[in-house]
Amino acid sequence: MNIKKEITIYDLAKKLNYSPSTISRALNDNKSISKKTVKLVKDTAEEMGYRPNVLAAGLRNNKSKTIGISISRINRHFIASLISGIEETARKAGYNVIISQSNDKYKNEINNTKALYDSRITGLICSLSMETSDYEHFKQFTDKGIPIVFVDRVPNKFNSYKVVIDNYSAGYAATKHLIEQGCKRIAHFAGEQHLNVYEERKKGYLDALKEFNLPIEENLIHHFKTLSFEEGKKMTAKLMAMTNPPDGIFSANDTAAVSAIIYAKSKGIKIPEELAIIGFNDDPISSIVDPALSTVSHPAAKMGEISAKRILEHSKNNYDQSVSEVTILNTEIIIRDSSNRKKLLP
Amino acid sequence: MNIKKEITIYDLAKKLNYSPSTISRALNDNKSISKKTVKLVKDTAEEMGYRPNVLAAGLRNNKSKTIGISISRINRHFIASLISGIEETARKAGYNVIISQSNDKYKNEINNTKALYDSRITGLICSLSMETSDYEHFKQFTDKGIPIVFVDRVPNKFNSYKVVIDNYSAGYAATKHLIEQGCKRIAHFAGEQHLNVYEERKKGYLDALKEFNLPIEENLIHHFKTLSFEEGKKMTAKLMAMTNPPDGIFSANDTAAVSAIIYAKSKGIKIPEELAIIGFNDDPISSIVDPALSTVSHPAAKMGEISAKRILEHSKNNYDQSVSEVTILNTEIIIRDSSNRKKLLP
DNA sequence: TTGTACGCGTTATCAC
DNA sequence: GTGATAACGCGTACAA
Repeated sequence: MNIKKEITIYDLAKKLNYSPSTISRALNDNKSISKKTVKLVKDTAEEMGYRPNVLAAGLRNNKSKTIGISISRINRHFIASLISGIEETARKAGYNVIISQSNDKYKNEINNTKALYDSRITGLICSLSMETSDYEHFKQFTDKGIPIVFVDRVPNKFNSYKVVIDNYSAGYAATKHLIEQGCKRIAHFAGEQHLNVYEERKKGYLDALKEFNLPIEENLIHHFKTLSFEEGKKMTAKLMAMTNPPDGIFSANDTAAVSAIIYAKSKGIKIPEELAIIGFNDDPISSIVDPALSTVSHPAAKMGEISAKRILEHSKNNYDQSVSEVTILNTEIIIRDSSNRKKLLP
Repeated sequence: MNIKKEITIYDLAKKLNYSPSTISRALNDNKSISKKTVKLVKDTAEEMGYRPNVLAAGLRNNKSKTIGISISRINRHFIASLISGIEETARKAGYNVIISQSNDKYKNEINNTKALYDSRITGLICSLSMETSDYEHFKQFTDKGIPIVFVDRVPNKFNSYKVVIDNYSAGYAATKHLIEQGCKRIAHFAGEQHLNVYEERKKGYLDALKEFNLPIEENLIHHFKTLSFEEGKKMTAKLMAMTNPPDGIFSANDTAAVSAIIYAKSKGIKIPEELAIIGFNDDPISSIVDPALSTVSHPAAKMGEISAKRILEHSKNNYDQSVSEVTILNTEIIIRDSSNRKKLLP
């Protein structure tokens, strides 16, 4: 195994008869170095195949140019897009991105944040695990002045940056849409209520019903563990077997909504005439399923971009994070055939 | 901003009246330290809130416990699952994972691999960008004895680990399946031919036709730039407008295959009776589209797991990477309604 | 089993 | 505009 030696700033210094400090400064575009020297140093570095050792720089600065991510699982469309947005923004700024998956387990989230902390990340971007309801493990970052951006699934009480959508309004709008289509008995597939996103979507749903003087029926509201396809299918079967089944479903995610479409179709229930359905997220499956699923679209990549920028700005300006700065993004109701009764009229 | 000071092994040493080296050894489970001391040190570390500085350790060892990933885009189902598998395996072993997206641009891949190199990664896992046909930028790793695992989209000539599926056999099997359903004129949606995966899928297709004495018709074989939904739709329209249109399509990915289904449906073409379709990847949309898409399934997460293990083993055993070690995983043909003509028989 | 001493590559501080 | 020096936190060869 013939391993070549690394070129360091000392090698450059020797070669150019400069001191290592000058080389370092030149490579970092320090103003006190003449432009000529900077160019000379950079050219020589390129030529000699010099590669900076970010570990050494990180040790010296007690900070690596790295953004840490803690999310539930990568292979969900929303999350993948979010990460994509973070990565693109970070890389443009010369930052690396470390990812960690909690698989929605509180315990994993704790271990992962520890590992990220140990890597001396510049900042943390986190979307909470399903199980998380305690936030002690994030203190280690704020104690050291390391910024945290919570995205999408955020804690209620914790000083940090937050990047979210207006889940309440989206839930309200989705429900209102179904009402406008003539639905009188709208079921809701809700998620874990200690998570802001599901809690607020439900609130929006409830308030829309009230607003339009529709009764709130507890047996039409169901709290799901994971909002999975299987859960959705089972629940749809249960609902449609009622003596007085619902004529609309607002699901807190697309996976469960699609399962409802597929179950209903298999039973010959007409969508949207007998059952209008709207989901949440605008996953790729939503536009593929037949009839296509109405849904609420998230600007996922944009959220990632904003989150990364928060970290970069914070780091650049040495901000103090004593306040919560919340960014709220707009959502969009996308109306497709699963809820579009008006399209059917002459 | 009240920033607490970090605890180091020196603080532990002072507290316990040991030397820093003993602390270091104890924390790393060095055999020459008594179990009692190890326990004492670890307990005290825990108690005092000691956190290792991986940057310092990395600098010392000229290696950070990090696996670098270079892929096209995260928000594709196959890639997300792959990364998920890598991350899980790496984290269990105490390794971090840095991701980088090329967006299928050669230039980005070069920049990203540089950044990963600078982070002193333990190993690189890479799935080539669409544009990549030169592999110079990977030499920097092999020159330094850093292992590379190419996954899925791999170079033909480059000494490294490789983790792939048998694209040839899968292409052959998919085509054979269509033939067995009675297809006589099978079109192929092919990808960039300098990428092994698309080249081999096409070869399998061609050989299956030959094997069953079907003519190879160049006007039924089309090379796509990205195999996108739009490309697929356009091409399907073109094919179905022929005076003698195909009665089957083997698409090198699911996205294009699904677009074919949707286009055909919109034109009243019966699937699978008039047009049988099979895709590749088993994306989530495949089982949702109606009729459900037959496809070839990849063990994506498994591929990620194996890739990560290759890096970890290599690093553990100080292997010399002078040979190419190729792992070939099995695929599975999943037959759904888009190609299942036999199901329609009485 | 433990301690001493040094170096990994970089950058901040002070000096000129 | 440039140089000398120390320090970041850790691991290890060598010594005891």
